[in-house]
Amino acid sequence: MAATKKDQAVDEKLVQEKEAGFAQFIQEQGLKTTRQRNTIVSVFFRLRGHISVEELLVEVKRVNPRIGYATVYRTLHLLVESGLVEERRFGDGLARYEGHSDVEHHDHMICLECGQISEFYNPRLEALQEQLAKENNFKIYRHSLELYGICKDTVACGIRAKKKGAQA
Amino acid sequence: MAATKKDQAVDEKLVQEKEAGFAQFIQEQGLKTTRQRNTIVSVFFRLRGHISVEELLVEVKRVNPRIGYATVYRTLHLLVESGLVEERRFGDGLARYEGHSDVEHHDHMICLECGQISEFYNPRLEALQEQLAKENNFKIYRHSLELYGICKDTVACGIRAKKKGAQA
DNA sequence: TTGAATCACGAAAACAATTTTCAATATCGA
DNA sequence: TCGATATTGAAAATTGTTTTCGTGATTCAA
Repeated sequence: MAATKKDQAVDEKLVQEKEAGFAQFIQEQGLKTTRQRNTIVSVFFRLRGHISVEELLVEVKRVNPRIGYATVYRTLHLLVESGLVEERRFGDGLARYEGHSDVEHHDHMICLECGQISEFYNPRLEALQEQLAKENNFKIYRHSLELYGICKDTVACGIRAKKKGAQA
Repeated sequence: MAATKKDQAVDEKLVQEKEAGFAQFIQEQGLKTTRQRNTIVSVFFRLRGHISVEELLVEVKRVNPRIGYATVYRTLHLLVESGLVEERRFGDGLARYEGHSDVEHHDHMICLECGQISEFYNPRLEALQEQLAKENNFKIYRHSLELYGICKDTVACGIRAKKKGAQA
């Protein structure tokens, strides 16, 4: 199999754009630039995928072990407010944060066996939702669609590696 | 506008079917029939909509104030295990339980202004999801689709009644 | 029906994820 | 640089939910 997206490094240029975006947000809001926020944001945008607070904290502590989780939580909220990051919940009780997306909006497939979360996008699906909303005079602000099941990789592995990071 | 589903009483016959289903489940599992379980189940199936634990507890206490929330939680878990009830989460941090559905499966529209949760079903939407899963060699066990936005009733009211039961 | 074995109850404690408090520290504009 | 104010980190508080534990009910066999 070819290298998956997960294997690739995050585009440095994109990271710096995001960092600049956050700096701008901080300034616009009259907030202060701090070493901790810079560290957290910098580490976050260099990670791929759907990051939990715990995962982020571990990586952040490798750079600066004195940063506590309160600050990580607080900074993630700022990132969400800034619009640079999206918060998601996939039913395992913890929030996950997503800072990069190749497509503007996308939905998720969550493997119940291996915990893998992959993204997909389909314009027909989007259009259909819009149409249904319109029929009900409902104005969509956002939507979330998750498919829970078994991914191809797990099937290929014959359900080895049981429960490693799988969800309830 | 015609009376909405919410205004209607729950069909007594249907309630009794559900109660019987629960009784059967309890027996099959070798569990015990108790006054508290009967009360909780009976109250639950006579309610409409997407009930939170808190809401159910309030109603249950009107029948028997000595029933505690631990028992309500435990009984709801049994109801879910029995397959008679589905647990849902709409991102406001609390579980909601659904005991009646006119259609086997359905999705939800959640009004961010008034908190109203309505249901819809569209076969094309279902088919499209299946197709996308197939393209990705993904086997769907279940899925959830929620549209968050503003419902027609709220628009009609001109965004009065702000935040009453609305979500974050 | 009675009794033992077992299950279920309710209150309170425990939990996990997240938020808030508070005293000490860092930032930024004048 | 100074001072007003925002931010930090550790710990405590909160929230939704689960578990514990001693007491009380239910069941089924005798």
